[in-house]
Order: sequence, then structure tokens, then C-alpha cells
Amino acid sequence: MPELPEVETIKRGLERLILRKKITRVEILNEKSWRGLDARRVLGQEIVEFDRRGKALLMKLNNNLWMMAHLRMTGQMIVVGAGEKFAAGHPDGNFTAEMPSRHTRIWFEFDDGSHLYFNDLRKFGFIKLMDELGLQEDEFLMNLAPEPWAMSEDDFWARLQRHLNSPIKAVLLDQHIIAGVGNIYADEACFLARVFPGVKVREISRETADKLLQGLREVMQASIDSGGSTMKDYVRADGTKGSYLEKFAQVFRRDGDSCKVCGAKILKTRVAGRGTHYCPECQA
DNA sequence: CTAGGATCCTGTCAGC
DNA sequence: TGCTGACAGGATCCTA
Repeated sequence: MPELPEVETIKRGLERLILRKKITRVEILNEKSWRGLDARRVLGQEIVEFDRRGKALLMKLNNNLWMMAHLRMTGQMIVVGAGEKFAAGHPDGNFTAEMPSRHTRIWFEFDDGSHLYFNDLRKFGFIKLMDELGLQEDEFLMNLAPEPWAMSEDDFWARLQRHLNSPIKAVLLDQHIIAGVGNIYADEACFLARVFPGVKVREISRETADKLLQGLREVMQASIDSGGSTMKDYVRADGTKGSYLEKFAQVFRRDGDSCKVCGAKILKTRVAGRGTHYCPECQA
């Protein structure tokens, strides 16, 4: 679930709350949620740097090991401590639950008594501990494409040309082609570019491709810019749905509602194996 | 090489 | 009420 903007929001939150704190305890409640080196090697270490590549969150320790977290569909990072609770990632009621909750897979304790919880309902996500070499050789990171802002319109166009028989949405979701895009922003970018997500790349004009890339940058940046406050709003909302998507979504999960541009009814279908939302008038 | 479908998991919801 | 199947903000593996 969490896409690039959500992971960036998590990165900024963790930077603010647990940078330079020393890990005094780590508990792994689900073995498969931990990968790589022995977890005991994080004990006594401080987290000295946070980074993000696509949807992957990187945390550097002062012994030069790195923890890479990937939240996949249902991962969340929750910090409790210093009278504050920060939660970001997959938006469900766990934000307001007692920690650890039944979906907590891994948790850390810091020397000031605060805690970081990695929650993950479906157990697809993980935290992987690596040394510098392991980080360099990590398959996911090695094959990760540039992010929308690091990719020129020319480069994006050239990458599209290698997948002429794929639906455009499948290409937008492929992390080897462009990094950080998930189901929400793929649908939103297709709406902004006025293209149906199921259209084959072969049918996409250069002008539409440019609009897709620019739309991705625009909608993801807007989400990052409002991420912090919307996440906080969500936590305060006693388990009810937050206004996170409502703020900017033109089509995502708006099926049955009317298009904000033309008033037509937003439809939902299936493209590239994923639920896909679109306006039949704007994206004809 | 690309393209498409199954798969990893748990939970919720719509429709009998 | 209870069952059943579809589906979910992701990525990989397997097959053709």
C-alpha cells in the first residue's frame, strides 16, 4: 500500500522522532518479517541517517549496518514515546490501537523509553539488515529505476518504448521502469493525462507520455506536502477514515461518485490485475 | 527479452 | 447468522 509519498512521510517522521536514539531492545514477533543479518547486531546502535529509495526506507546505524524496510501492501511504522504518537503507512484502525497490537511484527525500544513498531497485517513487508556491500548488491535496490523527478521526459519515453504491448498502468507500476508509483498515483496520473489506464503503450503519444510523467510528479509532490498533517488528522480520527485521500483523489476509490471535472460517474474496472478507477468521459 | 497469471498472507465486505 | 468468494495503496516467481 504505502507508495513513495507515504514512505517519504514516514522517513520525515522517524527523522524527527528517533534520529540518534540508541536501540536497547528489538523483538521479532514474526520471523519472516526480518531478513538479512542477525537482529542482535542492531543492539546498542544509534540510527544516524534516514534515506528513501522508491518505496524502500533506509536506516543507517552507527556500526555502518543498514536496515531497509519495505512496507509492501499493509506495512505501517508507528512511534510511541515522549508523549507523542506518530503513525504512517497503511491506513487502518491499528493507528489508534495499543502497541504492540496483533499486527505488530517487529518492535524496537530506545534508550529514552520510546518505541518503534513495524505493523503489517498481511506479512508481505519486511525489514532487512545489511552491511554496506549487501546494500550495494541488494537485488531490489540494484534494479530500481529513477524516481519521477530524476527522470527526464526523454528517458521516460525511451523506457516506455520497450513495453509497447503492456497497458500503460502496468508500466507505471513497474519499479524497474519508474520508481515509487503505486496503485493510487498510477490511477491519478492517468486521469491527469486523460488516458485510460488499460490503453497499450503503443497507443500513447509523446505528448501524453509527458503529461503522465508530469502528472506523477505533481500528484506525488502534493501528497508529500500534505502528508504530515493528513496523517496526524487520521490518527486523531478515533478509528474512522481520515481525509487523506479525499483531499486530492480525483478518481481513486471514487467509483460511483461524479467526476470533479465533467460530472460523469467514476467507474472501476481491472487493469494489470489491479483495481482501476477512471472517468469514462475524461479518459475515453 | 516481454507479458500475464499465480503466489505470499490476513482481514473485511458483499451477496447469498 | 453463517458461509463463500472477491478483493486489497506490492513485488516476485513461474510460465509461455
